[in-house]
Amino acid sequence: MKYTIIDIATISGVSKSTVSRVISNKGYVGSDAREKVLLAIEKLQYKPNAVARAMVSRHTKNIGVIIYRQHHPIASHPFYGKILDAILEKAYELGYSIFVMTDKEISSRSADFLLEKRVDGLILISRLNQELVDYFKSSQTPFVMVNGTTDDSDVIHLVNDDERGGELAAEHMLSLGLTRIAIIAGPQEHRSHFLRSKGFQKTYNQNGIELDENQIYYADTSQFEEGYKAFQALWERSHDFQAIFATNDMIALGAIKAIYEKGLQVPKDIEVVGFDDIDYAAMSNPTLTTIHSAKTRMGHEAVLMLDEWIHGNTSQKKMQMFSPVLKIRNSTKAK
Amino acid sequence: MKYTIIDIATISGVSKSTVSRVISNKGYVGSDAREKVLLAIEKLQYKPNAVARAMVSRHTKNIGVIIYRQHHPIASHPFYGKILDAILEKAYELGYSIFVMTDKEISSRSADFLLEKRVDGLILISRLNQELVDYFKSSQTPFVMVNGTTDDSDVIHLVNDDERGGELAAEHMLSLGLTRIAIIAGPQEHRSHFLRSKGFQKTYNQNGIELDENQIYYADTSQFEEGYKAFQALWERSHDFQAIFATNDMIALGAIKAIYEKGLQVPKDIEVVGFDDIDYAAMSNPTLTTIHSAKTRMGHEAVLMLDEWIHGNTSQKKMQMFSPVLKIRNSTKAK
DNA sequence: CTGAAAGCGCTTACAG
DNA sequence: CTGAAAGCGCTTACAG
Repeated sequence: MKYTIIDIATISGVSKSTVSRVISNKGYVGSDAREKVLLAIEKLQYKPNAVARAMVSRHTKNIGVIIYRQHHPIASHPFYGKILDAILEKAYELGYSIFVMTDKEISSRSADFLLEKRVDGLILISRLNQELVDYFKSSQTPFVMVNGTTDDSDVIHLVNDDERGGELAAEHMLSLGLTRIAIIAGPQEHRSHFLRSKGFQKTYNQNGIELDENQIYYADTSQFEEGYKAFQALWERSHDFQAIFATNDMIALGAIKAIYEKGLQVPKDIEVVGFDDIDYAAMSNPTLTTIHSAKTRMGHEAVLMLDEWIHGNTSQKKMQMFSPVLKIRNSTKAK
Repeated sequence: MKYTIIDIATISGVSKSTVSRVISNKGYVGSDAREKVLLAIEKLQYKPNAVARAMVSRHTKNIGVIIYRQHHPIASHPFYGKILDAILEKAYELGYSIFVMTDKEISSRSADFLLEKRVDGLILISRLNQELVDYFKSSQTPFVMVNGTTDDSDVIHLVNDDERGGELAAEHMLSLGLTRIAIIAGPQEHRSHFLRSKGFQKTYNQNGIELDENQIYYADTSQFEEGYKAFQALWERSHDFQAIFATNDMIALGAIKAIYEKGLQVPKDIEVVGFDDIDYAAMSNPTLTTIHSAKTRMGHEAVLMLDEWIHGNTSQKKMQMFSPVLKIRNSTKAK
């Protein structure tokens, strides 16, 4: 089944140049010549060799996606996996194939792999250090970052407006009359967690409510188990809070588990607000009030912007920010 | 930064043949020649062009993964995404890059894409029709199927021992004295759902308990919402059951949500057992008793077996079955 | 509209 | 141990 353009040329009685023109659909081809070629292709079940085509055309129609995360899950991660799904979808539409790799934020191994494969562009998800960013810049390969952390204004960067999201959460909780609250803040070196917590606190402060450090638990990771531990620690410190804001849903869900284990109920005894609106947030018991972050849109836009760059348009705006939306569910009381 | 082997040859004062030998690490190279070449590579930050290498060596070191699913989520799916994570991990170890695509079970579009890219092998996840299987067989490209449905004994096929899993679930429920039960069975055209339900019923029958059709709800999809609807339907039919077995966790979780909405509790009023042991099964409230399916091991093995085939070993056993394990959590009562 | 020639960046025998 | 030559399967100008 691995025929070449020459087999097709022989069978259809034309030159390989003509065969090439029909499969790549550029240049003039007479309609009878085209027909004979098409027939031969059909007959041999010929599939053009994309490797050879890439070799000479200098584009592979492949895009690399690297997710920089230390721990599993990665592709199946409820936040990053969602972005990946959207990337896959949009790439398919535009005719790109996607390489998926995961790596540590400081390693260039995946990057080298993909650069050697001569991908047309790269989508970098989550946090990577500036050294790596510079490495990509020097690689001459178009790339965009999604939900990363960089101040580099040369870099195309798609993020959620996390600070605004924190404000939304605070405004909602304030509207519910929740004045005594606690925060479970994920890793502060992550832009998202930092800004979410910042926006939240700022809004409370502006409403005349100061939060002291005792009410804030700084989590080491952004995972379920950490939220679970966080509530226990918070509860040891003080029983004096009516509600919790967690900087992501996984943490919030972990906290809810710990709350129930103490014999308390959500939202009756303690109300909880998360962040991200992962799928589970709508399935948990109770369902979780949260801030929706634009995972699907970020994924789609990332591919679109990268595609623009690949086609030579470098004048796009560098920072693309997506607006969060409050989703009220059952972990907060109805007014 | 896009230099070629010739640039390296020029700088280091050797022929390109020698450069080739050092980057591909085969053939003899004198140690001083090697050193000069390595120096030049370092200096120019040269990255060998994998496309050109693939062109002549006839292997790309790329593997394609196609997940055959109609609906989102796909990469982020709690079951298939987990398998994908394992594939990514093992592939990285062995030096393969992974193309990820999703497609409908009857479409060959992704297949063609990947075949044209001349992947060294293919991993096909979930269900695809026999016509497509035949298509892959005729493609001459090594491939393995994971958690699919095929009776084709030529095809390397990795599956969970779902029937045994159904038995395990039944044995556990029987040991708890649960005799009046209901089943929520996912789409029966899926091998997994069919066998899980079959193994479960068989075990009950062997213990002298017949289940009538009224106690079984056949779900249209394997998703959360469907489990939710299923419980409502079951509850309309009869209130006479103490426990529910669902053929996957998502369905089980949906049912639990519906149970709570009726003002009932799990496991106090109704006990629930799921299947798969997705991450969320350990996070839900209550945590879910379930049957663990070997997602990670299947993913790892799939790559390993494919790698064997790629290297010419075609004598592997075709059917690889993984043993399920009962995970007791809080959606069933302790004895 | 179509064909012959050159070349993409490598590897692979083949000499030496 | 090393170099020159041929070739992988295409596309891209260039003639005609």
